[in-house]
Amino acid sequence: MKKLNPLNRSFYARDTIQVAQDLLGCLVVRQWYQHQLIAKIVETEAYQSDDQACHAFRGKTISNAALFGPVGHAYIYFIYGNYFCMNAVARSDALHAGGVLIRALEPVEGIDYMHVGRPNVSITNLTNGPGKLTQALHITKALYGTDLTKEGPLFIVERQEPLHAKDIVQQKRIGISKEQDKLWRFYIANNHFVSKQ
DNA sequence: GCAGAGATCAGCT
DNA sequence: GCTGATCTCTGCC
Repeated sequence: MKKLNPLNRSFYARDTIQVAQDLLGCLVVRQWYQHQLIAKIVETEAYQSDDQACHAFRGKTISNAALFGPVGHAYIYFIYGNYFCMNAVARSDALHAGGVLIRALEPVEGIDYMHVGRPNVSITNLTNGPGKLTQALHITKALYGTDLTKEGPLFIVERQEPLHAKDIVQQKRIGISKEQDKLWRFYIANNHFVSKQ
């Protein structure tokens, strides 16, 4: 495997929707108790501050402060009483807040340690949903605000192989009741680990 | 294989 | 009190 170079800050300082597409195929690296858990991003969604479905739409609060903070950091939130979801903060200068939700991953390395977080499931059910992948990678609020551009407990590295535009599918976002018409969900075509087709 | 409901809590109204 | 960027289990086909 090539060297794992973290994506730099300028990658995230661009239009949120563009970053959501460019994150497809990149690798999430989680350092967990001396182990390295690696998974490829296969599905994302874009959220930005002028969008009613975005947590930051109603303004800055304690819990969503990371969305307004420096780009390239992790915004992690707790939902439905049980689950965490992970975003990468990304936006151009024109926006006050924005982030890319990581919706699904393809397990690459350290799969045995992912099963520790999610026992008794098949590999295709390990990381094919936003709440599932945080369990498999042991992502909790303790990682809120983590800098994703530096090697540490959680970071994202560049693509190891090229991804062509024709392999990116654009669709409506999932699980929201507002702004349902926006086509801000992206996933890799024909990938087995996407949450839903 | 698919649809429906329950779990469970932080934050806002 | 209700809603939510979800998942799992149960019951039925």
